[in-house]
Amino acid sequence: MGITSHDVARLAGVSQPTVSRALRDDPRVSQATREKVRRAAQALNYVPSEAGRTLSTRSTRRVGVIVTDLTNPFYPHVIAPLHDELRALGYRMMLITERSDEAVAEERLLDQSLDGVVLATATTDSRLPAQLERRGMPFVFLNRDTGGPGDYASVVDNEGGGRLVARRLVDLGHRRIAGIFGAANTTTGRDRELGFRLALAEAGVGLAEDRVVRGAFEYETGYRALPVLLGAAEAPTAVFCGNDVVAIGVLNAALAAGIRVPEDLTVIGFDDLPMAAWEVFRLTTVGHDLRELSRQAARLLVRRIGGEVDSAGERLVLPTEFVPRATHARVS
Amino acid sequence: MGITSHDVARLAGVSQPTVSRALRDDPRVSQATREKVRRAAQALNYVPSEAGRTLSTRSTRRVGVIVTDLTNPFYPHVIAPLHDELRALGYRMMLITERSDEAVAEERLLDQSLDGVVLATATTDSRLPAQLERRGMPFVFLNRDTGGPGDYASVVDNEGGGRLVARRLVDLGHRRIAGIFGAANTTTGRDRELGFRLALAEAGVGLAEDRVVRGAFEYETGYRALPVLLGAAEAPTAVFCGNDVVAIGVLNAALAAGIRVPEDLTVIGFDDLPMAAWEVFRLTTVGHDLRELSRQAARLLVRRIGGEVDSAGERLVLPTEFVPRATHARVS
DNA sequence: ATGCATCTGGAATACGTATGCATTCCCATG
DNA sequence: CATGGGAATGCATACGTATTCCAGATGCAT
Repeated sequence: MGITSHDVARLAGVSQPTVSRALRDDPRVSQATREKVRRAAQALNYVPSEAGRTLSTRSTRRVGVIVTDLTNPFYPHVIAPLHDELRALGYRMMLITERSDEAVAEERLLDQSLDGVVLATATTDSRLPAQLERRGMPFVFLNRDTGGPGDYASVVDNEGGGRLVARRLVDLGHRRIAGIFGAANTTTGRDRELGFRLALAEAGVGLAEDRVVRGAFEYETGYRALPVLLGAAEAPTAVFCGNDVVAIGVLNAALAAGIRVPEDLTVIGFDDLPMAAWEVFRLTTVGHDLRELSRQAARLLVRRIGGEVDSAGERLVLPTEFVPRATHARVS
Repeated sequence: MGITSHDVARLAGVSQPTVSRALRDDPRVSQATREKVRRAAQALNYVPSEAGRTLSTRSTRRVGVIVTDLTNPFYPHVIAPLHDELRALGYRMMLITERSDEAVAEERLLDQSLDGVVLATATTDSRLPAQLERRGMPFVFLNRDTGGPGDYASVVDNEGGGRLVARRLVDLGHRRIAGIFGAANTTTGRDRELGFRLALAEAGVGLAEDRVVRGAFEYETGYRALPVLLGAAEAPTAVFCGNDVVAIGVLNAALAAGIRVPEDLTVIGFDDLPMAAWEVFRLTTVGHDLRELSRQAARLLVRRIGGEVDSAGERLVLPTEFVPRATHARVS
């Protein structure tokens, strides 16, 4: 069924190795033979077998991307540019969406079918990075990392972003402030909360524990958290959400509960997804360059695969900016 | 670096073929050796090389999924279940997002690195299916197909869905009706429009050409189309959108333009994405089982790879249902 | 004791490509 | 004219696994 380099060799009247060399532009093959081989390959519609090449070169030109939940609107916006950048660098992307089963993920990662891995949904307590390290599989963190010093990671200045929001809320006169943060075992959850808390503390504003919720970076988290926060003795006047998806959950819950945004409640997100700009939300949020985040991760991984990388780890941090829209207001 | 079956064989004191047999539960190896090999493999953390296996068996247990734009909210909802079902069937998923370059896609599809392909964004004028057919690469259409008789496809009853909407709009008293349909070179665009038109005609209601827009299944299509439709001599009282993403664009545009939904305008979508149920939209739409759509496609492809399939093509059609929410109303 | 079936495992090889090494040929140089 | 050297290509083999074929061992029946 498949055309092999032997078939091409036969047609071109040369040996199989010469076909391989000719098509790979090896300088040791003459111009005449090169073109003869090219024509034969063309005529047969020859495409080199990936498995043969892989076995011979021990490199697959394939990279795995691990994501837990693709239906979370955040990930497509990181996967799409990642795919494109990897492609430009000569690699293919293998999407792996595992919800939990680390053992399975591990096995699939270690069968030599990938040159490297992008971890997009790492948690600080995950054992996977150590496993990969031990087996010598190059990998980088994208968006989230473990916070360790030896990480190779492309991340956002989460702490700085949290600070931005805290200062803005204080400036707007908010004092009864709430937070719906991401899971504590993610650096995105942890560091955004950290920066937010630190900047609040610097301004002398407290964050009452009954105004703090933590949960997965999902719509449901925000949707369910708002009623809880509103049920407290004194309702908050502002809520900082771990990311845009959570904030959008809050906005929907507010609509359901008859809470006016921003008159009754200021809502702030994080990430500035395209969706945040939709007319129905006009979400005030913290922005950063998602495309560049992904591109950096791709380039870092490829450099690590090539071995051209600082052995002490390398963390690329993108800046954040406050993106004011229509869900924040001065406290009345 | 990598542990091979030879290493395991050495440690277990058997030959390499025996390792292969033992780990694959070949009945010709005794219980005792099987366990000896198992222990050795365990001790060395052996994972069979995918490339070696592929080269030997000429099957990759890998399937490609072709999608144009992952950031379109529709696709993650089809890709996620597809991934899971393929996984359950013992296949891995290779995501390929090509915007245009068919030649490239073709080459990447024919290097024997995939056992089959799912086409999720086919157009009726695409040459890719013919190429795949010619090279003997098994493939199935998901959601969209080419409409040809020999297709293997998992689709939705688009025509029926369009009819449902038309009848309901007529029942609600609408007479000035508009449509923002999908691209004419997609069966989803074409057949939904067809069913809609047919049922309108049966009810004796016309669809004026200046109330028809066609475009990609994207947010922007709906967002830009609404002002155009409203600019006509007589504004429509209802608009049927090619899918939910387009409808959401319309809802946002309506908000921006100060049009009240459903008081001033009825808006109907198609697909019933989770997002359609969000409080800010409460979109009335046409629902179908997206998970099952994907699962069927996966199973059909695997059957086709295995050769256990009707050679005349096979089209699995899922039913649709009207999902009433808050964006439709009786005409006033 | 011999023959035959059965069970178990090893030797050899195929899969398709890439590459180190050997070979051939030609030309230039002494 | 002989020799050295470089250019071009072929030969042999490696990569890791699966499979076909064959050999040895065992047990049972005759």
